[in-house]
Amino acid sequence: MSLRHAILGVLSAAPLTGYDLVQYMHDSVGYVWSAPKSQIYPELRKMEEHGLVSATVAPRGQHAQKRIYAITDEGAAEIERWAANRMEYPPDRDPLRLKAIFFDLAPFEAAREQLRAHVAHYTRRLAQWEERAAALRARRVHILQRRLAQRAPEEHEAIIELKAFAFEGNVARAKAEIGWAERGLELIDALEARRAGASGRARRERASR
Amino acid sequence: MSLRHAILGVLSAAPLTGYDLVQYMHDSVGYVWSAPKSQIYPELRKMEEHGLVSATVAPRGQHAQKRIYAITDEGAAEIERWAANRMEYPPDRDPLRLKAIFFDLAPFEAAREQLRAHVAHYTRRLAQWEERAAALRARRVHILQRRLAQRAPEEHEAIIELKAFAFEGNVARAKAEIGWAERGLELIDALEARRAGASGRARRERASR
DNA sequence: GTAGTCATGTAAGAGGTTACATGATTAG
DNA sequence: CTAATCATGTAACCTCTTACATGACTAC
Repeated sequence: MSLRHAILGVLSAAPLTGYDLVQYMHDSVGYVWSAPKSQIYPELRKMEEHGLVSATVAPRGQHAQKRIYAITDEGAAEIERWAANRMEYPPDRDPLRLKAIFFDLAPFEAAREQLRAHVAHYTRRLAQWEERAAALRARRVHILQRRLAQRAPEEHEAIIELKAFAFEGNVARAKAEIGWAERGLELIDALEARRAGASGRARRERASR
Repeated sequence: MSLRHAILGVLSAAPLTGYDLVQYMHDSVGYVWSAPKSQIYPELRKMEEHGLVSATVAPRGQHAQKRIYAITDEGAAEIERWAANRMEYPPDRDPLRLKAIFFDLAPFEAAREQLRAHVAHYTRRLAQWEERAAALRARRVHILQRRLAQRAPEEHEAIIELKAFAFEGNVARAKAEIGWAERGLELIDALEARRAGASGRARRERASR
């Protein structure tokens, strides 16, 4: 139930509309737990039924309305319980690594393309994650400001550093992925060079028999 | 549809029973794409319907039977097509990193425990993944031997090195995760020390007003 | 007026988890 | 004869994806 806890975590900083949550689950928290709106709106309704959040209907212009969700005491207790308890690790499931296991079923050039895309993908992610950590440290993040406003000043540094630290985990992973893919590109070059030599030799050997 | 391709990939080396596949999806290929038997048996039936694999019923002892699944030409074409095409990256979703974002909602000691568990988890995985890469290079892996038997000797080195390389991606990731968690433990020690100092100062300041 | 943003959903289907269920075979 | 392994599933439930659907508000 990570989506539920992601939402509770964000709402623990400030009350928000479903629409706001959709943005957060796409941009900021979404960098580590993404979810589409088709999941978020129904989940908020379920959480309301369970008493984890409470909705206030607020006007929007003349004719429209919006629902602002706030975390309840029960919701706050739940997110704290979740944060304090050890979490099971999900089974490993990485489609790109699976593909890498079967690179021998495709031409070298296809493997190269996938690895180049891997470098490109994680280079983009790396920039996003680094920017996020920097924005947190610079207190440029609106939701962080709202959270800090609720907490004692002595806690502020710890809150910021812990959140930035989380994104640095993704930064470290991105760097590991880029390094791996680059080593893969070198490996493929080496294998291709050796194969060209080997098949040349094999041809000559067959010819000389 | 990664499960389907994981199965096709394994069957491209040799025909196997559902039971065998269950082991592979738990032990070896399962290190990068795990699946329970409740998913594998029905999936094999669906793949059979779609003509990607064909089953042969073989006797087992006096009264029992087993179904041996072999990849068809259509299945082989499909796995090759999949291997050659670029793959979309799934959305980011990492429950532990999500939790790390909300470490500020729990006591320092709870965060420490989770990070120690993180080190322990990836240390175990690291050993498994390294062992797997070593076993492939030593040709100690049965399914690899069966695959090599179908391929030209000039290709053997490339097949082995590419498969070991895939697991080395997980090795690199595990090392990054361990390093991250260890830096987190140091960070928490530092924050706790500073907070102890800060809250002492805050108390003294309040008292002196 | 119109494009972009704000705002909230539904529905069908695919993929994955957990628990339940059964029985033959083989090695000791 | 008994425990471990071989062998194959079903069912209920939860999560996530993809596509569809609607309409008010705001800045230009």
